[in-house]
Amino acid sequence: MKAKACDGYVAVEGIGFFSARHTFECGQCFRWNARPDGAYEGVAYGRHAVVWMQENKLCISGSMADFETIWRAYFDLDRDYAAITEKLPQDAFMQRAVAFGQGLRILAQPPWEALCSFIISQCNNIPRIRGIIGRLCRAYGVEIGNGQYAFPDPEVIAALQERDLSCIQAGYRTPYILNAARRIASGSLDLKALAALPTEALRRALLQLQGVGAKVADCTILFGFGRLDAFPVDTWMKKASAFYPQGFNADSFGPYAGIAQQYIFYYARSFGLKEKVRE
DNA sequence: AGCCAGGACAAGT
DNA sequence: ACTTGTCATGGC
Repeated sequence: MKAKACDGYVAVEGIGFFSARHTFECGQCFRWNARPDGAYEGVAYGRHAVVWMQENKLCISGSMADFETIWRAYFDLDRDYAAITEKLPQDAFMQRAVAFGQGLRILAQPPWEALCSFIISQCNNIPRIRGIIGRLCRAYGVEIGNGQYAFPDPEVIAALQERDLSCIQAGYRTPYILNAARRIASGSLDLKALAALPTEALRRALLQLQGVGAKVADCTILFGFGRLDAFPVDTWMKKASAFYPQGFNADSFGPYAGIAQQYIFYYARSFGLKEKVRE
């Protein structure tokens, strides 16, 4: 991995394959959008960025300081995804899924943003999830310029009432969001301390929250705490498991089951699995 | 128009 | 230990 400061952006090479499209559109995040010119634009950790590929290099707008403190970890650039995908089970379904989503990486999202986003995600579709989160950020996130908004801190949400959140149209999930924010703001749930726990203890702690079950907890663990062995199972994963005679679970995919899961989820959702996938 | 969506939860078998 | 109804809303 080699990063070079250019005029207003940082160019990165030597990270193996990287696909901005698959990374941003595989369903793990909800705040990045494709622009007409093919670049992606979004916000993370309170920073806005534009991301594009140029001569096989990953280009990220902003300073080298921002790259080092935020984007390098956010894009998981120090991990060898080519080596990891080679070690995943090589069954036919997995091979197709990896070929389809080649270059996707698991983003290191902030724990609170991941928790809140996946509370919203329950029994919901991705376009609408993006809409709700967008309205949440516009209404209560700090404006960081260019019409961009940071993800609101839990302390800000905690001070609100349910009616203050009616504008985001989150439906029955609103009290879950409020409750989680209040527990974090009050200190009764300490995300920094949770990050130091082993995965099982972390999972148990998250499951205490209202509106957080196994699926939301596992998404939070995977996308918000960087535990790449976490294995969220949603409706699409259940559909995909029908392609495995004995089904599958986290143990089927080893220490990077979360990455395997994301390939499978993305592939399954993209094709709907209504028809047999062609070679 | 109607089914479904990156579910959780309580209540009923 | 499984199945079912309910929750709020809109994408397709």
